[in-house]
Amino acid sequence: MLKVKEVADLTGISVRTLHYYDEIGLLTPSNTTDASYRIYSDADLEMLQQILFFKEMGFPLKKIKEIIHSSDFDRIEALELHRNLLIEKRSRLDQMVMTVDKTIQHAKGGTTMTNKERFEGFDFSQNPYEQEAREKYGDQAVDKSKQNIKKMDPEKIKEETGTIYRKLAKLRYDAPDTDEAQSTIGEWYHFLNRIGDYSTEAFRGLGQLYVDDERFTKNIDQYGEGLAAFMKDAMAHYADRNKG
Amino acid sequence: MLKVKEVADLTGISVRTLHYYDEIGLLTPSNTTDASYRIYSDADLEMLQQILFFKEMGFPLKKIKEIIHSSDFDRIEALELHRNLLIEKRSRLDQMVMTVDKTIQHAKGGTTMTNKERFEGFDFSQNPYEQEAREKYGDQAVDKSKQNIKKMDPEKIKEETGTIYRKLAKLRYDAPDTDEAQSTIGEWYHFLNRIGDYSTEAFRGLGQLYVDDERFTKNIDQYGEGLAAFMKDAMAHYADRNKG
DNA sequence: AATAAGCTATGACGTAACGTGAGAGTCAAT
DNA sequence: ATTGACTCTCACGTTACGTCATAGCTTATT
Repeated sequence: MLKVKEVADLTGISVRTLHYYDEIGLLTPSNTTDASYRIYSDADLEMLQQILFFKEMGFPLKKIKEIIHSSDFDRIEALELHRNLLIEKRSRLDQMVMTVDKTIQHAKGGTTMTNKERFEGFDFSQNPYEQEAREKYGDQAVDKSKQNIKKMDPEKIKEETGTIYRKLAKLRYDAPDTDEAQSTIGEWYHFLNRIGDYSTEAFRGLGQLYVDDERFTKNIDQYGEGLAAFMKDAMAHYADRNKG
Repeated sequence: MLKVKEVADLTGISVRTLHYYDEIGLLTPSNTTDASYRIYSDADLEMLQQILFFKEMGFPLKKIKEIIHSSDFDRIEALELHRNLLIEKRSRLDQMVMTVDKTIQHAKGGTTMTNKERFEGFDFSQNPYEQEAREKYGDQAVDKSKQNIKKMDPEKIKEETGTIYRKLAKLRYDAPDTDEAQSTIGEWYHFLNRIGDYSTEAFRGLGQLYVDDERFTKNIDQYGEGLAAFMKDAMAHYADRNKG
């Protein structure tokens, strides 16, 4: 049973951090004294290890809290995930070493190097480890869609969606590969990419979903009978013509 | 020559980050258009690589700025430092893997584990890489002493120093190993450890310095002739009795 | 020339994760 | 009782952007 300084000394994090973690409900000590001193048990320390690990991997505290407090959380599984992620991070470091070596050679005049090569392994676009943890602890597709929706006013999304759907509904009796159909489906593609991140292949797959999942079909066909099927075809054509 | 989106796409950092880096003078693009668009050259990208690397290693931006803008900065040397630090980080990861493995075994009931062992390799007390970079780019001892002094009001330091010195001056004609002398020299020891980090051996060494360096002697003996010599002896006795 | 889409800029507020200091209480040794 | 180390809560500050608003710029198309 340890007090804050002892835990801080043991782990290297600050007393303030422990206070903060308690405050946000991330790590609440099992016990407190009559004087309100925080008393950390062995189990608390075990949990802290998990927290510090996820933190080391770049996870925001809010997300860490969700993970460790979920009913699905299993400590041994988490430890095994940690291990996998550590190995992965190590691979990343290997790649970074290679990039640095290449840069050194380039700097010494030995080789040429593209800008792309210069940043190999230095990919900061997103936390690469979160992907894997998400597969384990959350529904990635659901998370992603929720997040993307948030980026834009729901009213606006609905409005633009409706506009494009109505345009397409007028064209649905034509062939899906006419210029007009393709132009409008292109609008849909670009609109989606303003709120998300879709490759043309993902776009094609989404079109397929419109007909495979009856909730999509039902929703889309409100704008016109058969619209979902039409869009699926138009989207497939679009993807064919715009591979990228 | 790239504009902000191109650089952002290439590196995975945000346009906002590039703006911010420009704003704080960390990375200012070599050129701008008439419309004030930022134009990044190859050299700018090279510098950005350095920045992102130091950032990956956990350095605050302010420190990164100091490093790369110093007249001592040599890109090839920096790249070689990067490499060394990457290898070191990799070793840390190896250690973390071992700790996780050990924890897994413990969790499965196979072995016992101390709290200390639980956090092996998870040392977050300070950025371990900064130490090495500091040796290369800055005077660590000077930095440390400046930092420690800053933790306390100079007036307060002077006052407490004076108080303790006057106490000791009254005892200087006694033997340096009396209870009273040792108690007061203990105050001095504890006071020093509030503004710094001294082992008893360092304490002993400091006492020796009081007599070896005439500036110390002169300063201390203002409180009483022979005080420096007395303190040296008392400090040596203290160190002997309080090995730790 | 006008338009549209994508990109650019600056300004400014908000967020996450603490760091820091103040003031007061607690604990254990002397 | 005193002292030094530790504890608490409160609250403001810092760092490093994220986000949004507003307005201008660029390029391709009509």
